[in-house]
Amino acid sequence: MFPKSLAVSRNISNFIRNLSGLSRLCSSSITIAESPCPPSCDVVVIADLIEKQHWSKLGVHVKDINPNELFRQLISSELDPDLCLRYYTWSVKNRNISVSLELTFKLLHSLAIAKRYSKIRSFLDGFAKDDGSDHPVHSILHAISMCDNVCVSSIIADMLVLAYANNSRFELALEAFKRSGFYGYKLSALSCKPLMIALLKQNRSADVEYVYKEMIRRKIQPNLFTFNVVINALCKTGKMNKARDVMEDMKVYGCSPNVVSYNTLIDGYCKLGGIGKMYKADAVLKEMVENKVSPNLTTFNILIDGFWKDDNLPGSMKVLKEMLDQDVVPNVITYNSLINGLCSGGKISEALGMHDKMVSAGVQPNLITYNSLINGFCKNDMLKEALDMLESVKGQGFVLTARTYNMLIDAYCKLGKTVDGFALKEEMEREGIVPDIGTYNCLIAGQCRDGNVEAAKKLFDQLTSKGLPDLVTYHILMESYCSKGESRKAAMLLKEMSKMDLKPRHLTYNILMKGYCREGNLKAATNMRTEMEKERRLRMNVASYNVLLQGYSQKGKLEDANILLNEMLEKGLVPNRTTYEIVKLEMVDKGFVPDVEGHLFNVSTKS
DNA sequence: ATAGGGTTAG
Repeated sequence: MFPKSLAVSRNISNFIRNLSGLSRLCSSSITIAESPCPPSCDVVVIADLIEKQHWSKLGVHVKDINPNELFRQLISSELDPDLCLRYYTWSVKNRNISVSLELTFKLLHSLAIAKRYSKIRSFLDGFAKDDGSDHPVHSILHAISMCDNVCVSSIIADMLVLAYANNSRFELALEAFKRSGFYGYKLSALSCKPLMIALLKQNRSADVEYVYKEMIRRKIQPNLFTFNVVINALCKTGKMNKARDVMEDMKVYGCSPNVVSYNTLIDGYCKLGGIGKMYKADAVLKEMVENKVSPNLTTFNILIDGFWKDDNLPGSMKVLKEMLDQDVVPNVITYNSLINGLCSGGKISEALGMHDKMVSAGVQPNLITYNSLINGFCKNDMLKEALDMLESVKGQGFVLTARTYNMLIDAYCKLGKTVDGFALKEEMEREGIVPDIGTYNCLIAGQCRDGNVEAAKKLFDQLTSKGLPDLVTYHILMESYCSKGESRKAAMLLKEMSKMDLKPRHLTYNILMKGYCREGNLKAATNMRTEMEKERRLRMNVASYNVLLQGYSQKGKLEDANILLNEMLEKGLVPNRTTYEIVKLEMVDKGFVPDVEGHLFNVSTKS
């Protein structure tokens, strides 16, 4: 206890030495308020009261002193910054004062000099949380810059970025990061990491890349984590070459790529479009093995999923064999992926076999496993089996969701048994499962297929009052109107959907353009194109060109079609099989050879 | 810091 009281008395004597300002303040308040000034011994008591946390007594002693001025004096004195902070917290809470940013950060600076970092951290944490008295980031950085010790300012700016990122205020974190650069503050990878992770989660890959480049420019050494986050951001946006460059950068900075780095890269290739992507994914696998990094469960799962989605089920099976050979144990993700692959390839009995295999391997199937199997049955004309499985899943005590029922309702509707679809919807409601928009979409699509657009529209209108319809609902109805030669009615829905705050997509406009083309109304179709292009985010894509191309060539306007074709190629758009078929069927077969024939044929024969 | 999955429109 002795050393502690010694520290207290030292605090207080420092404090008294700096009191001249405060007594001046007090004497001036005498002349105005004509109330007795607290004698300086009272002020010694103030410091003592803060130290001892006798707040109610303190309240009495300082009630005639301007709290902001007292705070200013406390900061300027050499009083222990911890005590200043205590006074600050108390007076903000109990005396409702608002301290200027400049003074606040002066306090944080003295805390930083005293190395009270955790105190600063929790202070800034509260600061970042507080959305009532938000200060603009530029003002905060200005306040930070009032201290001439750049190191101390850097530390505080760094903690500010971290505090914002930890409190989900990513916009502010990014702004603080940017502005710190203008002031030349050196931040740490510790704060950059949560910022980058947050930006990645919001799919803001370009911003992740920006932060990374800034780190390099500002000579902030990235660590393995931050490198992997950047690689992930680049892979997600298909910038595989840039991702590989970052892998090379890592080595320069003395970091070796680990399993996560390689897995991320492999996944990037798997999710890339185009030919030969799995070949590249496989090459990365070989590369990682060469670099003595062993593939793990995640690696194999990524590859299994990648192969069957690339229409290469045997590839998936080979990976399965490979992982078993290496004694890597498949988990529920592995089996679900395989079951999905088998079902999508129509191999239902093999999928069931895989289910048995997982059970005997001691891996518990989950609801997704069963939904995949039910979906497999539904899509392969095995409704009876699907219904049986539904019952068995119910019997196992799984809590079903609307999704399970939606697949079955859709199967009924596609068999032309829309009535049974509605009956199943009622059954699910009796079981306490609320139909979602997917349920209604299946039913509405069913009614449309039955040629009963009126009934579909009626159901749609009921949903509209509840704000339920989504983009898919609108697309189903639009398609239906268009196929009946009522494209104008479909176009009316376009206006309605914007009122419902739904943003049209390429597909939306393509449906409408296709409708008008089918009616031979090329002018209306072209107007639709103009409408679409008014929205800057929607440029003509290959599908849009295909629609118009088909419209023009079917009307025998082959020159116009050719102009369109050239336009699309000039934009660097790659024609697909549909493009090829239209050109072949409508143009080449009718004796018209497009200018771009050679190019077109070269590209399309590959896919 | 990396992997998965189910419905409806195309």
